[in-house]
Amino acid sequence: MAKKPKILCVDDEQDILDLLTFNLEKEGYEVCTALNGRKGLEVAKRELPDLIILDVMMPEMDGMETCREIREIPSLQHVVITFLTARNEDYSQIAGFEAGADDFITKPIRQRLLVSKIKALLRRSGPSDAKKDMNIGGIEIDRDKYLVTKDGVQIQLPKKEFELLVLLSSAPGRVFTRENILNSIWGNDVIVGDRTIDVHIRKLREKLGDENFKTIKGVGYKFEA
Amino acid sequence: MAKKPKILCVDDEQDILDLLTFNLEKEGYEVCTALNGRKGLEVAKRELPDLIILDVMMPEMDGMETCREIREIPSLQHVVITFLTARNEDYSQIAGFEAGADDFITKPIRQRLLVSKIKALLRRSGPSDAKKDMNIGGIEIDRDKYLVTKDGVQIQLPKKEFELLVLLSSAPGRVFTRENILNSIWGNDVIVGDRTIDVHIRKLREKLGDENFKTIKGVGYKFEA
DNA sequence: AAGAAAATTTAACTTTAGGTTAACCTTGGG
DNA sequence: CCCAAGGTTAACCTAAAGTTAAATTTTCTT
Repeated sequence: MAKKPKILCVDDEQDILDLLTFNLEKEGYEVCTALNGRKGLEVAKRELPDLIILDVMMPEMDGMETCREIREIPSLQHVVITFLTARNEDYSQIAGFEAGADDFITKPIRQRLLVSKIKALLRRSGPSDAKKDMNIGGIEIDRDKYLVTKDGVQIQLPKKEFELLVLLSSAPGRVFTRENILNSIWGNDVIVGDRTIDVHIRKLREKLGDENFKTIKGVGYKFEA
Repeated sequence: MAKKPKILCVDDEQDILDLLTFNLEKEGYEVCTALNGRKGLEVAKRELPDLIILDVMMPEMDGMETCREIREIPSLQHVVITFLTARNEDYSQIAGFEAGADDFITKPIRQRLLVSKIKALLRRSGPSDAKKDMNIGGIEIDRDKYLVTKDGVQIQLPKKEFELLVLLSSAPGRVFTRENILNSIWGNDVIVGDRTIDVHIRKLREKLGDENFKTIKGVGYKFEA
């Protein structure tokens, strides 16, 4: 079974967060929350969610602003973002799309609609980039075939190694912290020893060439050609 | 003579279904119907039609949603789908194409136009992939005759095994998850034990050669030469 | 409609790949 | 020259897949 999609909800009203969390978890999504834009940004960076629900009206840093900032962050460039707005403020939608939103959900929240919208958005975005094959410096990654080709030679990687490779190569050059990696591949809750990642990195280096996987001591790892 | 193309019509109004059925059968198509999206999905999985006509407006699960779900199913990835819409709702066409539609038919239905559109659509797509026989690494699959030939020797496979083979061979090299396989062959709702798939895979390996069916542990199976 | 045959699913058990850990080793920045 | 972060290795453990055979369901036959 595919990994649970992770959804980040950002709203200043705890009630709304509870409502969203309840409905989304019921559908089998992993949910995290934040009470304002700034915190939302932090959590987003750490958790790398698949979708973000942002309330437009928030103190301190509103949804629009948060959205713009999220779009600035390379690893979050392609996250699906939907705004939460009051039904009548549809004027804001124009600005919203400009800020980088993908969709809008109107309050009051109709639960069924919420869930089906989220499903549709994840489906639309998920498969679209899943199909795209990576090809960086002689290393070709075919996610459909679960296959890596290095200099024309096919290599069959075990699941975790493959997932790790896919993650790192999703943003070549970008450093992923251990926390990032753990959250993305294992999930928030699972706890594995610190050396586990190292071992997988080692295997990747062994199979795909040392030079492509760089260690940034005290920070994390990155993949590059 | 080539096999009759099969068309699935999904609409919540029996009148419309009757009209479609009458016109299409008159043209020599095999027609099946369903009264809502969910049932449509079921029938589609079972019948593997060549073309699906979906009403956009339906209770429970609308056309868009149904369409998206159909596109999720590997064995239906390339089915031609056309929507039925009221003439004026052309805004929905954008969403429709996004959901994976190939064409639109507007209500009220002009019978002549309907038939010629269907013909055109089937001509365009039908002959190309619908009944083309697979032939991968000495294994030939004739979906019409329900027959498999390995190295010139004909092998009679039982239904489930054949379906599994057809599914896996529909995209050689691509990994199908257990979920994929269950959804395509058994259906979302049916629950069968975990070992069932293994047993069928085993039979296929036994009959067609171990080397062609690869296990990706924790992910799924793939077929390759 | 009963019985046989075939196909499918389940259940119980074994095997194994691959994931994790633990213990120890290296290294580079302060 | 420390020592904490990371590297390496191999042993261990486990979830997932393989294997059988028996139970069940479906389909055919008479």
